[in-house]
Amino acid sequence: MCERCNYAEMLEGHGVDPTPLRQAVLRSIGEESRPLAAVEIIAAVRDQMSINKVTLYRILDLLVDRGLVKRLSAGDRAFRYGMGETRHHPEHPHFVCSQCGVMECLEPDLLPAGIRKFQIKGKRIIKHVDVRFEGICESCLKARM
Amino acid sequence: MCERCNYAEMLEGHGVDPTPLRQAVLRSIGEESRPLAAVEIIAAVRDQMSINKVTLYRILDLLVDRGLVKRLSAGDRAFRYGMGETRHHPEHPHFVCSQCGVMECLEPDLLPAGIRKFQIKGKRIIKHVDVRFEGICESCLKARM
DNA sequence: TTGGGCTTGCAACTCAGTTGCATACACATT
DNA sequence: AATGTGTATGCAACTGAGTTGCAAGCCCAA
Ligand SMILES: [Mn+2]
Ligand SMILES: [Mn+2]
Ligand SMILES: [Zn+2]
Ligand SMILES: [Zn+2]
Repeated sequence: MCERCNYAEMLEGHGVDPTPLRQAVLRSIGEESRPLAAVEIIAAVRDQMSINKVTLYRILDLLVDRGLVKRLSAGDRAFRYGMGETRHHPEHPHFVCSQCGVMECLEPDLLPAGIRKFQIKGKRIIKHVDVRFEGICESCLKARM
Repeated sequence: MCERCNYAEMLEGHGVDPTPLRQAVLRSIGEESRPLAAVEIIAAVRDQMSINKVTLYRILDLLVDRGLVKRLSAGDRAFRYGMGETRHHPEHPHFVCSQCGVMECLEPDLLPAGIRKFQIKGKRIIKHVDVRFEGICESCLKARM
C-alpha cells in the first residue's frame, strides 16, 4: 500500500487485535506492489520475527474475512494475497506471467468500463468480477534475449 | 460441446491417438454444459470404464496442450476443464458460485467488447484475458428460500 | 523375434493449505 | 492473590489435487 500506512490502526479499525504477527503480515503485504504467495509472505515476516505457517494462514483468513486483504487466484495452485480495496487503492485487474508465475497489479482504468453493469443475468446474483490478463512479464521478456 | 461431435475425429485431427480412455475423457467434458473438476470427470468416465487418476491427469495435460481442452481457474484449489475454443464454441467468460463452487459458462457477448485491445501495456506481452464473474448461482439462491 | 515407442497403472511423493489439540498469555471475577 | 475464560500461537498430523518414478502391456517396424 504505502510507506505511511499505520497497519496497527488499520487492524484496530477493523476490530482486529493488532498483534505483532498480524502487523507484520499486513505490512509485508502492504509494502509490496504486487500480491504475494503465502510462501513469500512467510519469508518476509521471518526476516523480522518467527512465525509458524499455521499462524500465517490463520492470520490471512482473518484479514481476508475482514476485508483488509484480498485473496486472489493466479491460475496456478497457490493463492496470492494483496491489499483489500480502499479509497486509495481501488479495484483493479491483475496480470500473471505464465512463465515465471509472478502476479502484478494493473491500472484500475484497464478494468473494462461498465463491467459492473452485468449485475443480473439469468437469476444469478453477481457480486464481483475478476479480470486477469495472462502473458509474459517484462523481466521474462528481457531474459529471453 | 454437442451431441453430434465425433470425439475420435477431433482427437485424430489434433494428432492424438484416439484411445478409448481419451475419447471418454473428451466426451465427458464435451457433453457437459459447464467446465468440470477432475473428480467429476473421473466419476463420469468410470460410469463406462475403469481409469486411473494418473492416466486422467495425463490425458488432461495432453488435451490442454493440444488445445482441445481449456484448463480454467475457478478461484478455489481445483482446476476446471472445459472444451477448447472452436468456431462453434467461441471464447466466453465464466461464472463461479462462491457458495457451492459450481462453474458455469456465460454468453460470449458478456465479454466486454474491446477487452482484446490491451495487447501491449508496459512492455508485457498479453496473450489472453480471463474474466470470471463470482456470486450466487440460481440453485443456491432457490435453496436459500 | 526382437526392439522401441506409446499408453496405462500403481505407489509414493509434493505442495498449499487445514484440523486437532496443547500451551501461553491477557484480562476479568471472586 | 487465586481462579476462570477467552484469544493468540505453535506443533504434528492430515487433506485434496495434482505429479513423479517406474514397471507392465501393447503395437507395429525392422
Ligand atoms: Mn492488486
Ligand atoms: Mn466455458
Ligand atoms: Zn515472468
Ligand atoms: Zn451455487
